[in-house]
Amino acid sequence: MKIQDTLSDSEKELDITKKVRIYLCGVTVYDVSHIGHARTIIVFDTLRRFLEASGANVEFIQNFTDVDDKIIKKANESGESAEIISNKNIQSYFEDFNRLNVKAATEYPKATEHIEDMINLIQNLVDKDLAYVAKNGVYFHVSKFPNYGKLSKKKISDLESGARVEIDESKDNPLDFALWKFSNELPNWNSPWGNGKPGWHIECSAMSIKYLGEEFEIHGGGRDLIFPHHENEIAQSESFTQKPFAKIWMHAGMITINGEKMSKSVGNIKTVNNVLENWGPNVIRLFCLSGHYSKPIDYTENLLKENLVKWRQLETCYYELRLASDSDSVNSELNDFIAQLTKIKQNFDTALENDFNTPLALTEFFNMIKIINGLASEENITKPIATQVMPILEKMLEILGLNVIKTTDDEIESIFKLLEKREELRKSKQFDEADNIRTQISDMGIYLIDHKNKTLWMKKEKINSDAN
RNA sequence: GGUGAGGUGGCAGAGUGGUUAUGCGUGGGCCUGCAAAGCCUAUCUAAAGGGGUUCGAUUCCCUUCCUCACCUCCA
Repeated sequence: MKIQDTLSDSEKELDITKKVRIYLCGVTVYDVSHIGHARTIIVFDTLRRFLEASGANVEFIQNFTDVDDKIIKKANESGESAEIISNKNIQSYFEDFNRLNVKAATEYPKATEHIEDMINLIQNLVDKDLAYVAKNGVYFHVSKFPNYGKLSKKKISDLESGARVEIDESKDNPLDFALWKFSNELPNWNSPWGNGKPGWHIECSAMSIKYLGEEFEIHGGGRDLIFPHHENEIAQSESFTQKPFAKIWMHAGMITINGEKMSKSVGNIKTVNNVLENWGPNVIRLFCLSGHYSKPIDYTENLLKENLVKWRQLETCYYELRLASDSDSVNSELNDFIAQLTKIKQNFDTALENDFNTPLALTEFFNMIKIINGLASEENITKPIATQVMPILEKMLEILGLNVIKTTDDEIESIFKLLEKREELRKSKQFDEADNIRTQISDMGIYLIDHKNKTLWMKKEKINSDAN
């Protein structure tokens, strides 16, 4: 497949017959995750699912930054240790993202568990005279790295003239960034240069190299990490290995609210937990994939609602196939129909292979749903059709990470009894009684669709924001 | 100020040098005991403004305007 690479500003071919190693910059665990984090993580989770469905062997590493000034500040305010705060947020991370049906990464390395690796890396840079020890810490010599700024397309001279660079007299150059910061405050670690803690960027260099090797296929994260985080990672890593670092730099766009980036500091965040409560995991996944990954998505109730409607259509489709009539009669147009759906699946794959165009892929996907539901409304979904179509649909659901609510055998049994009773009542035109049963069934989370000759039942996901 | 990405119909959102995706919404109809879902049909006749290249531009080039992001922690 082809993926747009931020570094070369061009589409790069990804060979899926070889191992695909992905490093995703995860979250800093100073607080719970918001929907902006979820967008990036869902994009990469879906990419990973697509690659695996295409036969690739994927190794997926996602870090937790658990040493950070905001965590320390919280620790000082609350009296709890930084470690406890980090662990709490890591726990809620897993609660949130398990609910979002995000597959587990191969490893979730934590910064605090890789201090030695970072120190080794820094030592190497100091030995090469690419880093130096100053009053407040160990810094990287930006001027000694050729093409510093190549990822973010920034020039050192432009950065220097920018008024926003913090001036620290002890540094050789204001742009030099910290590899190690001296500190006696907890948490801190011993190092050859003095007690302290690592700079932010060094963890990702150390951990990506440790788990994936000196060169790997994809390094991902949000667009806001391009500078300085990923820029600095490149400088450190390539200075250390003397090799090109990641082959493809892939960046996800921001979630905005009223066109403004969602972030804790602006104070316009929607937490994952909160949005899950209102909309559930499937609608959120569809929402996050409804725009191209590289572009921003504006968070609005309307857009969520739109995806809720689509989700309901999908649930209907799934149950129509599952409860296909037992008739073995083979529709003469069966082959044409299957060919049509197979073509759609191909278009779906092609869209994803072309820089992971999820909005286009979803268009194809819902095109398929529409066709199946159309056939279903005419009661033309027979077992032979369902048997062939269901695997295609399930494969797409797996790639998209969507989960239709399933029913238990017990539920099915009691539903059948109630349905039979309702059918009798309807036939004898005792509609009030029949409607009572429908209500009773809907209390079980089961919804009915009366076709001409049969009643479709389906278990719908309970979604609080659903008006019904 | 610098750098980058954009500005597509009521909204969302792709592709494309010429046959003007798709979805949502909205109107009407069909189906239904009712409902829901679905179907049919219609609707909006879209490309920020101005130049240019071209037989022809939403798509290429220039320019103006606007928006967002990054330049500080950030997914």
